[in-house]
Amino acid sequence: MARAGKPSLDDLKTRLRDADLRATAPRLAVLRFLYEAPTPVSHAELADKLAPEGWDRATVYRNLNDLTDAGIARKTDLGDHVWRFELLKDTDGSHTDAHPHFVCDECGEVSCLPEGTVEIKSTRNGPLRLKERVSEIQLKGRCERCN
Amino acid sequence: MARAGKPSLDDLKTRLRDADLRATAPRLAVLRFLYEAPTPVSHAELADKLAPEGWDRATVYRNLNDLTDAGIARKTDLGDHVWRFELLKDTDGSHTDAHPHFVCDECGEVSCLPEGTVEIKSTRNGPLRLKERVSEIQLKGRCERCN
DNA sequence: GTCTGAATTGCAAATGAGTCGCAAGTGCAA
DNA sequence: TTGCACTTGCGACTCATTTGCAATTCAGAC
Repeated sequence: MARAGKPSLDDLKTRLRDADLRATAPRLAVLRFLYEAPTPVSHAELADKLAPEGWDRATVYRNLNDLTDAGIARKTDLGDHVWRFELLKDTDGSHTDAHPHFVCDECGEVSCLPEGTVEIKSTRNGPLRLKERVSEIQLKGRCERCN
Repeated sequence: MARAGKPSLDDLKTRLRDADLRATAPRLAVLRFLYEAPTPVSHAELADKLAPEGWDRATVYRNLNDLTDAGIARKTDLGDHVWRFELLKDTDGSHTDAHPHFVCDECGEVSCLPEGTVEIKSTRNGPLRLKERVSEIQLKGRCERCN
């Protein structure tokens, strides 16, 4: 997904503080990683990349959950039984949101599809139509490579 | 989803044998349960219901996986990090397939949506269009009750 | 700039879903 | 009816995630 340039350290700190989270080193490392990831990232990937920098797995976990609770990131299971984390759109709209995800059954690759790729037919049951109640769309199948 | 009447014990046995699985008591119990479940069932739900009948958790698990491997059932993670199993359409078409699933973020309830509720816009990338590569569609959000 | 309380971290231990090994039991084809 | 491969039950085990807690580090107040 498009990205509005690499955020500065101050940008990251601000984003954390705005969410009432302290800007600690491991937290910043996690946040930076999420900013730079093109698709949702699993805890394992994150921990593996961050371990060399000396951050504890439990700390990475807690931070991921903190970011999720604070509404900065979102935690999903894309159908392969692995939690993945993805940054949510921030105030200046530089991050995307609401796009469908596609997970390959074969290789496990996760990709983001453009918004609008999937249309939900309105059904008139209940006060809110289905479309308005949906917060996330996930498709599974074979990616082009594995086709 | 619609069901073509309660299957007889012999129906169940036949379905297993056709798949080269022995018709053992716990296997039949699991299969019957899946037939009667209106939506995908988690292992825990199944084990809890079948435990009183004396079936072991591990056995239930293995059977669920056997049925999946045999193509009788399908195993999915609907986004909440819980494996759920669902019967696939059998030869006489009495079971459904290919319908989207909706999982409530709030209460965790899983429901099946009618086929056609979700439309995938064709994108012209690759030899097969996206639509043709998708095997499953999952929506998440608030169910009507939790709305 | 220093201080202080509260938020965080790191480590180790706990938890829990799901899996595996193996001896005993059972379905089914001959 | 019989033999054997398939299954079961049970306990042990794995591995991702969580938790407890003492030590450390932020960030606002002085």
